[in-house]
Amino acid sequence: MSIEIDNADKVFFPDAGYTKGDLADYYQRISAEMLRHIENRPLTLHRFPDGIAGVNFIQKSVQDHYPDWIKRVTVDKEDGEITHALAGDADTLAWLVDQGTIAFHVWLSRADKPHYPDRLIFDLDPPGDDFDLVVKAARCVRERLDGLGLQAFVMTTGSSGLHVVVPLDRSADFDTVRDFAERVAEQLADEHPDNFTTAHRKDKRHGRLYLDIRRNAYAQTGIAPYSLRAKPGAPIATPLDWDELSDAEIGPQRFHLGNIFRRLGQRDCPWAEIDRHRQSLSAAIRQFDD
DNA sequence: CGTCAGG
DNA sequence: CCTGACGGCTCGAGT
DNA sequence: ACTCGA
Ligand SMILES: [Mn+2]
Ligand SMILES: [Mn+2]
Repeated sequence: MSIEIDNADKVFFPDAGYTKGDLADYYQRISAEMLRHIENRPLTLHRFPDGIAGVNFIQKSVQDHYPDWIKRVTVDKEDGEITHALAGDADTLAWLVDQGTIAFHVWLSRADKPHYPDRLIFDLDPPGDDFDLVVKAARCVRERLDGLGLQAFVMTTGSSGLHVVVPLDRSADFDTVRDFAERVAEQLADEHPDNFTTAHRKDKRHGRLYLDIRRNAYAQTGIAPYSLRAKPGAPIATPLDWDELSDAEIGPQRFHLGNIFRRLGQRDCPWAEIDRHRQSLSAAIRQFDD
């Protein structure tokens, strides 16, 4: 099937001149790489029907006018149920782009086991735009996880920070995973009290980088790998190799619609093997308890 | 962007 | 007919 | 019970 894009020439990124058609082409072309990471995850859409300069809204529920070939899952919410669309195939992404979706946010679990995440995310949120501090934090998190026998991956978010991601084997529920992440984050904040904090409230961060582990919960989301962000220049959340953090050009918006395919033409996706490294936290948690 | 209630 | 509102939650932690 | 924050 091929999705027809209405108003394909409508400009969605006025600064860079990218149109809705350009976005549909991008997601079509990246879909094989992207879907590996997000297939069967419930979607939360960030929609901008008139581009990044227009009004926007977040959408979780499948609407009545969605075509029935878009896969969906009905999950529990606090008071009742909600039906989310699922990332299933390139046509789904294209159809949702036609509806004005720019950014795709995804659950940390998949539809067949929604209470058991297969990703743990350390979200590194700098004060302002201090990216050197983000890099320092990412390396600290990685080193600590490595000491606990866990392999971690890193990606730019396209916004201001990085995500450090641990693939999981879905043996632990969200509470278990979040408790573990919290202990790691608090230990690092204790060791670097001038640089890092776990304080949720902004007025207690005092210019420090926030080690945010609170997205590791049921029905919470993270920006999807290879999602565009609705920001000038069309930055893309891009999986990295760890050694790329040393590059002079590195930054949270290093990759974008204008250079992502040059990059992927030169190297494979650094996360190509991520799901072959799905890990249990059990040993790491035991090590912590000793 | 699509739908719907209200003017 | 046109205009405006709506689309989203959750979830946990802190106060 | 309400607010914060993503
Ligand atoms: Mn962040
Ligand atoms: Mn955050």
